[in-house]
Amino acid sequence: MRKPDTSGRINSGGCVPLNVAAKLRKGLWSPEEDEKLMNYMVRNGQGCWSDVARNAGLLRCGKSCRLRWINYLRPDLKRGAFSPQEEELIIHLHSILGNRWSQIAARLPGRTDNEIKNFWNSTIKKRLKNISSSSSRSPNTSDSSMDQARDGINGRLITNQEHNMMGACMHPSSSSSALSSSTWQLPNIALNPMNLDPILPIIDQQPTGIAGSYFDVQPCDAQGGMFGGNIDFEGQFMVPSLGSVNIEQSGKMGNSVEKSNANVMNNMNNIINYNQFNNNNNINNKLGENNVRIEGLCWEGDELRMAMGEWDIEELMKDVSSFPFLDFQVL
DNA sequence: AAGCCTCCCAACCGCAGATTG
DNA sequence: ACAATCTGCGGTTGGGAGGCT
Repeated sequence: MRKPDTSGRINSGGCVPLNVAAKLRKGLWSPEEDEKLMNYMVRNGQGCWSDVARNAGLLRCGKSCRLRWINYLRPDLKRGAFSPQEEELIIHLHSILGNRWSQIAARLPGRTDNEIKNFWNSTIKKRLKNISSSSSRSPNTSDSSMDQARDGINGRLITNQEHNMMGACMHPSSSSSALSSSTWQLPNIALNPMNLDPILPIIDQQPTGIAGSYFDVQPCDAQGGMFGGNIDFEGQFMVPSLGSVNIEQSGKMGNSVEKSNANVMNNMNNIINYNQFNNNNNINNKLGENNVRIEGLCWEGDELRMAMGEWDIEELMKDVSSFPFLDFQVL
């Protein structure tokens, strides 16, 4: 590990002016620094990181504070080893997203991009390399063999059609550790012409009043996380097979949302997730107990995007046969 | 016990895009 | 329009820990 650096060496990271940088500390954080940052964040919340560094009485640049908070001090971080389910999910998401660690991390609650990147580089990469070197002696098999594992299709990002055929996130059975490795195999992409259609709801109107940052509910924003977060929005949604859907309001902040998020995690099924709201787990839900929430990934050009929406479950079930999702089923 | 080696991971670095003045 | 600053990302580094000889 790095020793705390009190040498006064100028920070070449460019995060603060040089005359200030000369006084800044680098290297490992002391418990006292952690406490200062933690106290400040609890009291004031996240703001401008340069201000955080200054106002919390830390001789660190804002960038360093941000990193320490995100990777270590944040209260929602999960600690400890990765579970087999998480490991499989990482491998799967990496096959779709490549080294987009932040996007992968957004789909693993409580894990950071740095943590996942380290895990990948130290453990999974090695393991996949061993597997590929023991199973294939092809002259073309080098480190790029792992990139082929990455998406199964010669190192490029998969198309939307291919992606439609893949599970986008943690399988619903994963919470009961029933995830089999076959869950994530790339299916034969020629199978289902239905999936050539554009899929997933397109948010037609800018939602209002976004609370929290986990889901960025701008039109199908790729930065959105699959799990967790607080959402508070309303607006009109366009769904190819259902037409426009008016969303009155959904996702209040607080415990109710945390509970419903847990349901989202458990109910994921292939490309979509859904969460059936009810008055027990979401006391602020104005839509009533017969509504489902659907979230998923779609491709727009080369970009992986996220979409989300809510529908009346009866309406949805009436139309489920034509609903443009693969393997849609209500659990 | 001592030296060497490898692994792991916290933290840094540089860059690019976004934001601000 | 431009420069300065902020923010976030992915790649890389360095050193503690633990295993091996």
